[in-house]
This record gives sequence, structure tokens and C-alpha cells, in this order.
Amino acid sequence: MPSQYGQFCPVAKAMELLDERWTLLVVRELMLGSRHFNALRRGLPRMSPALLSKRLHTLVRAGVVERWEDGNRVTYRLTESGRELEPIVDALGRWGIRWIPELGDADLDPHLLLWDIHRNVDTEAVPDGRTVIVFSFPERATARRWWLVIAADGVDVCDVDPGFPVRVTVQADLRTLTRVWRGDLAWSEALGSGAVLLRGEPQACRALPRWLRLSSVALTPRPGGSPQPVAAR
Amino acid sequence: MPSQYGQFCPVAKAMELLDERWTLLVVRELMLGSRHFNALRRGLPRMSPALLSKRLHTLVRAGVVERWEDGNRVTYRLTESGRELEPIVDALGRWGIRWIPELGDADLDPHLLLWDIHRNVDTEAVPDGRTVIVFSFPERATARRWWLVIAADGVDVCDVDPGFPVRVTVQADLRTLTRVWRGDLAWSEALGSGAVLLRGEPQACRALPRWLRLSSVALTPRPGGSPQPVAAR
DNA sequence: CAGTATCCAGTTGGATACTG
DNA sequence: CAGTATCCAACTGGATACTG
Repeated sequence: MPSQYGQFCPVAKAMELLDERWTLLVVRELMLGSRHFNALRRGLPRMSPALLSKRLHTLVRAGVVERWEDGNRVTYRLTESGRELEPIVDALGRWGIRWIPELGDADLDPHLLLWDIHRNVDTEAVPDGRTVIVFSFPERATARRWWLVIAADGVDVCDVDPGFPVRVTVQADLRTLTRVWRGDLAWSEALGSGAVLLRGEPQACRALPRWLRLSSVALTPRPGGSPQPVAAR
Repeated sequence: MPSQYGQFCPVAKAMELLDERWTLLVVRELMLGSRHFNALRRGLPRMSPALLSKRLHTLVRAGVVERWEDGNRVTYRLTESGRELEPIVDALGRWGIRWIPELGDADLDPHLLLWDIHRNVDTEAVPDGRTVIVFSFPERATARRWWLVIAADGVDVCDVDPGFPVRVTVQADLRTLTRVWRGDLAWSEALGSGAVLLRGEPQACRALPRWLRLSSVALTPRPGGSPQPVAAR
């Protein structure tokens, strides 16, 4: 039961639902294509399953999400009402990247970063056959190496070596690579300063920034005319 | 201290601030022109002063609001960052009016309604001199009559008779008048059905819907092609 | 006018374990 | 796979009173 503002104002009525913690992030995950309970959990690792379940029920009751059972498989998807939240979520992302640029250490998460990157690989740009990219975060005590396996049938993330030959190794600290992903730091600058190191065939290293698309808000203009990261050529 | 999502996603970073209860309603009040603590309180009657104070401080720390002391008067206003939330708040209002049309009894509040109406009087359309409109909510046990005093120097709301001659009396139940204000119900329909009764000179009664502007979201198209309330001619 | 101080009941949600 | 169940510590915010 979302708490009530006691106002007939439509902004207040909208926020009674949407300002509950996690709610709009669940909606964001659904917008990004997650359809099943455990897929949603992967994008929301700090959310307990009990709470995710509760939020989904609230969203279903509010008509924002529909729950579909086929057999023993459950599918969630946005209704028309939920899809109309997309411009709002997008605008919140653009506002956030402009006005809340600082990240705390607690905001960094290699699993989430790899998960985002894997969702945005430009498979057209990657050579045919299997391409494996290793991400190495040497400053970390655990979860220091991640493998991105790009093949014809999709893209996978692993935190254990799948054993295939590696085409490129990307070495950086997690904060730097996160900033590149968000568009806070341009590839060119990160590579030029040595903050990101690429190892592998020179041609593959040169091509890598085109294989990995950045966050959808990466190109949002920043306030104060700070130099704008440029997209990969 | 807003709680943390542990995500670098800019939507998550934005919501860490903005999904705290009341926060976006404070921002909305500032957008509507409130500048002082007690002015904000008038638009947020169910919010305790301690909580309003806390939210304002959080917004100032986040760079969304600036606090200005001149003498012993304190002024709050939105920064550039805060002003950039306006399209988001507007979009939330349009989404809310489309997808959360039902109002509970707890959402109805004559003081808030009169306060909204008073902020939106079209003083150009009202005859010169003083015009007093009485709003009568006969079904209510308390706060049954409200006076709107429109003069050259501004518009006032009273819940006690200011003693001036009354030009028009608007009688309706609170829910009906709230629905008219929100654009859920057209003036023409409300008057035609007798749900709203106007008393006074016929000419003034005919003109009244043009004196009172409706909510800024009143003309938002509704889903499902339900008949759209029309603006006052 | 513009808040602060205090108290405390109620709610929230994290952790963990478990189920059909 | 898709959740429930349970427990409980922490937080939240409402009420009320008070201050410079």
C-alpha cells in the first residue's frame, strides 16, 4: 500500500506509486527487455526477491505491468501505461547524468557494468565467429576478471574463464571503465592517458570501441560546457 | 541521507534523491512559484514542518534548490538543475492524469482546491473592481463555504465571510468540483447535469468558467478515447 | 516568519531460509 | 524457475511543542 499524499494533484497521485523505492528501477529493467523474475534480479542485484515480488504485484495492481503465466513460466511486461513511462525514465537518466555526475565507491559494480555492456554489444561490428574480450580490474580484490563471449547466437558474460582464445584484454580500474560507459570520459581520453589499456592484435584494439556501445545517455550534453566525450569513430 | 541503490545508472542516481517521499512535490511547489517556507507549507498541508525543512536541506545539498537569506527573510528557489526537472514533473502530471484517474476521499481537500484555483484566476477576464465568488460544498460537515476575492491587487482565499457582496455562488460537491478542476469532467457537462449549480446574475454565471482557469493538465488527452472535456469557450 | 527539538509508533526492507 | 515465509534492526515521518 503506497502511502498517500492526500492531494488530488496528478503529480502527487503518480508519485504515490512511483516514488516507492526501487519501483522505477524495476520499470527501467522491464524497458530494457527483462521479462522474467530472475532476469529482473540480475539487473537489480541489491534488491531482495521478496521486495521485487512485492513491487511487481503493486505495479500489476496499478496497471503498469502485466503478469502472464504460460505453463509454469511467468512473464512480466509493461502495459501501455508502463510504456508511457519511458520518456520519463529517459528524462530522469539525462537529468541524472547531467546533475549527479559523482559516483561513490558503492555505486561501482563490475557485474552490473558487464551486464550493461553485454546488452549493448554491436554484434554487427564484431568479426564473425567467436570473439572473447577479457575485462581486467587489477585494483580489485575479487571479481578481477570478466569474460565477454560474443558469438553468432548471442553475447554472454562469465566470471570464470570459459577457455576460449582471447581477442582483446581491456585493463582499467572499475571506476574508469564505468565513467567511459556512462560517457563521463571519452574512449580517446581514457586510452590516451593510459587509464584504459588494450592488449591484443592492434587492429582489434583499434576496433574495440566500436564493438561496445555506450550507455544511451552517454552523449547527453553536460552542463557548464565541459568538454563533451565524443563517440567512437 | 537518501538510501543508496548501489548502481552507477543515472536513473538510479537520480532516484536516490528524487524518490524520497514528498521531494518532488516540494519541487513542484517551487515551480508553481512558492518561495518561502510557509508558502510551501500551504501547498503541502499534510507535510510536517520538520520534514519540509529536512527535504529542503537535502535539495539544497543536492544543488537543486538554493536558499537565500536577505535580512531575516529566507527565500528558496530552484537552481538550473531544479528548473531542468520541470519537463519531468510536467510529464509525471500528464501521466498521472491519464493513468490514475480515480480519486479517494482522502485525496479531496477544499483548501488545496481553492488554493489551486486562486493561483489560476484569469484576472484579465474578470470584471474590473472587486469580484467575490463563493464556493459552497453542502455535503461537507466543516469548511463548507469558501470565498474567492478577486481585486486589482490580487486574489485571496478566505474560509470566513469577508463581507463583500457576492457575484456568483458555485455549489457542487467537492469531488465534482475537483474533477472539473482536473479536467476529468467538462464544465458544460457538470453544469448541464446539475452537478455544479451557479447562482448570481446570468451574465456573470455564463462568464465564470472563463474566469477560472483549470489545471495545466486538464486538456491532456485521456486513454481509451473517452470523451475529452472541452475548455471553456 | 522560519524553522528546531523531541518522542515514539509504525513501516520498511535486508538477510536468510525455504517451497512447489 | 519463481517466488514465500519469517524475523527483526533501522529508518521514517507524524504529532506536538517550542525558539530566536
